[in-house]
Amino acid sequence: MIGKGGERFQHLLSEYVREEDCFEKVVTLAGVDVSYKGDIASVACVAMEEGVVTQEVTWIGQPSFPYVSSFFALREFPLIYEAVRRVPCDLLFVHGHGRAHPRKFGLACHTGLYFQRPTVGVAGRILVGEFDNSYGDWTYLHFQNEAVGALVRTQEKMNPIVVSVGHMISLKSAVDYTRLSVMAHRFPEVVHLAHLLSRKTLDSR
DNA sequence: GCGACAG
DNA sequence: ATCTTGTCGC
Repeated sequence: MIGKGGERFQHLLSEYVREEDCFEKVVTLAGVDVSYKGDIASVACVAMEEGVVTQEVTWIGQPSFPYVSSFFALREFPLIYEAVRRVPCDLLFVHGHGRAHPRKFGLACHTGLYFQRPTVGVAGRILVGEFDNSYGDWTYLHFQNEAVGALVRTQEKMNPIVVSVGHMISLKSAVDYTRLSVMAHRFPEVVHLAHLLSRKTLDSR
């Protein structure tokens, strides 16, 4: 596995994550996702402005690290880096966790810190934390005596998604922008489209 | 020891 | 993530 060194590395870098809104206005949104087929990875980054797709970038590569829960960035960051670096945006949604992570340093934090951009992590399942089961549209996710994320019900009758700060944004804003960015699916539209595009790119090759 | 464990 | 058919619901 990775060992204590990897955990210390994440703990150390988590200190540099900023949880305040470090932006003026959000015009361009972007989302990244990855699909796999054997040892081939397909990355897609989609940008939107006012509900209209303005840029699509794809990248095919090979993961150089196995999937290990809580060390997801070691596997996916080198891959999403190639697509994200070509897509300028005001706010980036990453499919994975941000601060809602054992060492408060998930893939979204890793990505936000590297690019120094406002980043939000959106995941389909909880990695760490507890929450009050009775809530309306959303509720905070607590871990080690602090709110590290939020469960957001983006669609009725569907399981909530886990939203957390990646970098340069407050948790409340992360929740607000996530809800504003969801259209007809469980995840923010840019992430949903990136998922479809990465999948499509993989199938047609 | 046993179960959990982002994608 | 991926392997996979039908099926319930809007």
